[in-house]
Amino acid sequence: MEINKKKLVETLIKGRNSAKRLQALLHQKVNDDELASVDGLVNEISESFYHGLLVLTPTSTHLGLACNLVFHGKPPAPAIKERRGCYKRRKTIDSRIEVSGTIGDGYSWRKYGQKGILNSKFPRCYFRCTHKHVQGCKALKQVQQLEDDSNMFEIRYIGHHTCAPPNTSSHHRVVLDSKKFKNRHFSQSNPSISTNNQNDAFLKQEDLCYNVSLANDAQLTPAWVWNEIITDDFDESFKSDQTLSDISFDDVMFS
DNA sequence: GACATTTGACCGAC
DNA sequence: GTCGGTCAAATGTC
Repeated sequence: MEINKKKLVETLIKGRNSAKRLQALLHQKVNDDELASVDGLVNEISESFYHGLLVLTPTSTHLGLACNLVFHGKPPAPAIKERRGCYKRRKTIDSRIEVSGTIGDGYSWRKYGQKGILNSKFPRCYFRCTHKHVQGCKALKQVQQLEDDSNMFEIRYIGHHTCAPPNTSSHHRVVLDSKKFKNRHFSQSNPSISTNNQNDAFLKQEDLCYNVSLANDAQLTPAWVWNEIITDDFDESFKSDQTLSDISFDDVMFS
């Protein structure tokens, strides 16, 4: 455990140093040539924090809920026009795929669409961050139930949250949101996932996740660790770096 | 009344 | 032309 701790400190310190270098770069006028350096540094930061977090959470599974992360380092898409009839479709953009038995992640999402997908039993639901208009958060999320009847969901996250990250009480918020969600229909066009039983299944998984996390100190999720790094006395010098404190977990992990 | 969800239409990529 | 992603009016919920 001591060795793991040391490795964690080393990787996090490396991440901090990379972030400071990135900060210095960003303070200058960034031209096209420097953008490549910025991208490289961001990747370096992501890897450092990711490996550090792997030490704390050796597997990405969370209490039996499969949770496989896949990173796609594609360049961000150009800014899209929001006006209907004149918008750019996102073709290549930062995204990651998570397979999970629960759709909750602590963030607040608003559903903006649903589509039946060719050769797929279940429709795909489209969510955007609730704070899109208030805080300009561009994070998107697509949820589709897997076809193997395992009640697992493929969740694709697109872009990063620029809104305030969920705090340590996020598990609580998930449960509260789920109770609110309970009275709503997940889908009306596809009875296979629109039943209240299906919603109840979501809720039970959410509640289970929350309750077990309290019982077994399962707060040790990447989001929690990140929050601790930023807000706790894990590393006082790190904490005192105001610039870094303003960066969310997703900003570092999934940039 | 405010906010969230549904759903058909619209649009771009292929 | 088809398919997947997004928009926005209509509708629902609190």
